[in-house]
Amino acid sequence: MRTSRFFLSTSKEAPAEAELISHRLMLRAGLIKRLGAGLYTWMPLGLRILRKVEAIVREEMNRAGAIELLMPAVQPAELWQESGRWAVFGPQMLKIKDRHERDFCFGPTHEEVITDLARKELKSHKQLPVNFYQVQTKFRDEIRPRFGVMRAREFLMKDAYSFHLTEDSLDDSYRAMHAAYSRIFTRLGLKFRAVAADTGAIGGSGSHEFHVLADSGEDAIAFSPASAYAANVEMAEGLAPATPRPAPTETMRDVDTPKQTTCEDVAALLGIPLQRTVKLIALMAGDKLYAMLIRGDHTLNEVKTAKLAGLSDFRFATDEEIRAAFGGPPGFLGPVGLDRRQIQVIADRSVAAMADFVCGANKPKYHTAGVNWGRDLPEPDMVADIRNVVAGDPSPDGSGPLSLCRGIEVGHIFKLGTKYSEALGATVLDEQGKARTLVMGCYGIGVSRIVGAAIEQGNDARGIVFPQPMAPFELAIVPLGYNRNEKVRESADTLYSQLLAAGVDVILDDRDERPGVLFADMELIGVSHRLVVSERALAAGQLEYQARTDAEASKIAQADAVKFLKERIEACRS
RNA sequence: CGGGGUGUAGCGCAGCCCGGUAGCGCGCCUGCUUUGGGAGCAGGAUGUCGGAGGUUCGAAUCCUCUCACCCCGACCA
Repeated sequence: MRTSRFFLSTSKEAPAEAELISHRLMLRAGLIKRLGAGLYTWMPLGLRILRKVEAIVREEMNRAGAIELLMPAVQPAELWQESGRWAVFGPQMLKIKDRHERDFCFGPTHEEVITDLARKELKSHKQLPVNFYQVQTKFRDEIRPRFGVMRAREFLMKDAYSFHLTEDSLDDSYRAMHAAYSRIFTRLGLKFRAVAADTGAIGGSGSHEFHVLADSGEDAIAFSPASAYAANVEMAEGLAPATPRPAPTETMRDVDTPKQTTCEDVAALLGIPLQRTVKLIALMAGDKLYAMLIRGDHTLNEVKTAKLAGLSDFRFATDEEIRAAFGGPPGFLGPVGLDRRQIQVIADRSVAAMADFVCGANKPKYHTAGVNWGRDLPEPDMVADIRNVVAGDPSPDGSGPLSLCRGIEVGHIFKLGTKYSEALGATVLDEQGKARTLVMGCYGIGVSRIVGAAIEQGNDARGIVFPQPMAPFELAIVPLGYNRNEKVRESADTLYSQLLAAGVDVILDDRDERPGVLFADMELIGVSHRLVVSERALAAGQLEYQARTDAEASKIAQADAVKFLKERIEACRS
C-alpha cells in the first residue's frame, strides 16, 4: 500500500467526547468515526485491523473444528416469543416492524435462530457433535453506550453454538473452545486471563470469561498469583476465616458517635481497626426486610446476594422503611435488639466469626461496642458468603492470598445445557431411536471490542502500540524527500516491491510531507516496524530501522535490509 | 432511567455573566520559501451560533420548551 493511494485521517486533537485513552487514540488515528451514540464507521485503516483480528479468530475456530455459517441480522419475533425471550430481553433488544406491521428485532444474539436451525437440520446423533459459528454484526440497545468501540450498540461478534447428545460431549467442546480462545488471545499478543464467571440467570454448569488485563477495565478479577485460579469478583468465593470466633472479652456498651455515620469514621473516632466494625445494609425483597451484615472494610456483593433464597429481586430499603423497622436512621443501624420476625439477619461468614465488634445502636448518634453473638443477640438467621473478596483474602483453591486486577471482557464461553433446545423443541434420535433434547454450549468473542482492548493495553505518548499480528501494517517505509530526491525514491520503490514480494504487509509513505509528519503518523497508527530511507544514510549504503517499541533507530546495511526485515517480521508473526 | 455536564467553522475552544449582528488555534485551498520530529510568510474559503417559541428596536448572549451528545451508577462481547 502507498499512503498516497490510501486514506489516512489522523489528527492532532481528539474530539472532546472521548475520555478513555483507547477511544481517543482510535479517533485520533482515524480508525473509526462516530455516526451516532454507539454507532461507528470503521475507516479503511481501522478495518484492516478488525479484519486481522477476525482472520485469527476464524483460523482458530476452524482449527478447533467449528464450522462457519452466517445467520440473518434481522430476526422474526415468533422465534423469540417461542423461547420466551421476546418479553424478557427487554429494552436492550431493538424491535422493528416490517411493511406488514410484523414484528422483528435486530439480533442481539443468535441462540434462537441457531436452535431453530438445529431442530430443522439435526435429526440424528450421528450428526453430533457439531459447532456452528459466525462473525456477525450484533445490535444491543445499551442503556449507556460508551468508550467508543468498547461498548458500542452495534458491534462485531464471533458467536458459536455447539450441539451435543450428552453433557460429556459438551464438556469436550467446552474444553476445546477454552483452548481455542486461549490460542486466539495469545496469537493476538494480548495479556489476558480466563476467569471463572457468574452463570447468572441462565444457570448451567459452567462459564468462563476471557479478560484482557487493563487498569481501565470495567470488571474486577480476583486471581491467585501462585496458581491458575482466577474468578470474576462477582463470583470469587470469600472463605470463612480460618480461626474460630474468639470468646467475648468486653461488655456491651453504647458509645457516643455524634456525627459518625460510616464505619470508617466510627473506627477512627474509637481508635480501632476498621476490621472490628460491622455495617448493616438493609434490603427489601418482596415485602420482607433483610439486614445484611458485612465487616466495615468489606463491600456487599450484589450478585451473590441475589442468589440467596428469596432475595433474587432485592432492592435497597428506603429511608422510610429503615426508620420504621429499625427505629433509627441510616448510618446508625445494627443487628442488636431487632425483631427477628420482621427482619431477617444474614451475616457474612467473616462477621459470623467476629467477637467484641462495633455496630450501629439503632438510635441517632450512638453505636454499640463490645457486641458478641449468642450473648448480646441471637445468632444470625443465616450465614453466607455475601461480600466481595479483597486483595489478601485466601484463595478458594488454597494456594495463598488473592490479588485483584481489572479486565476488559472480550470473550465468554458458556455451557447452556438444554434451555433453548427445550424451549424450541430441538431433539435428535439417539442410538435407540429415542428423541433426545440437544445439549448446547455457546461461545462469544467481541471482535470489535478486542481492537479497543488491545489499544488500552498498548499505547504510549506517541500513540498506539499494536501487537504486530493486529497492526494495520507490519512495516512502514518512510522515505525522506520521496518527491524531490531521485536516489531516495528509487531506493524506496525498490525496497517496497522487494518487501511486498517477500510477503511483508508494508506501507510506503510517499506523501510530500515533512519528515516529522510522516514519523508522527506512522507511530500514531501503530505500525510495528519502520524503515527510513534518506539520502544521508544511502550515501553510506545504509538504512535506518526502528521497531515501534524501540527508543531509537539503528543503522542497517542496505544490502541486507530485505532479509533483515523479513526475518524480523516473520519472527513476530503468530 | 436517575445524577452531572456540553452544544458556536471539519477538529479543539473563546465570546454568553453585563444583548448591538461572531472570533482564535489546528486543519483546508492558492502562491513562494523550507525539508531528519506535526515548517515559515502572504493571500483565501468555510458558520441556519443544536432546534422551536418567546422577551426586545435588536438575541450566540435573557426566558420557556425541545433535541442531540458526553461523563458517573444498574446490563454485556
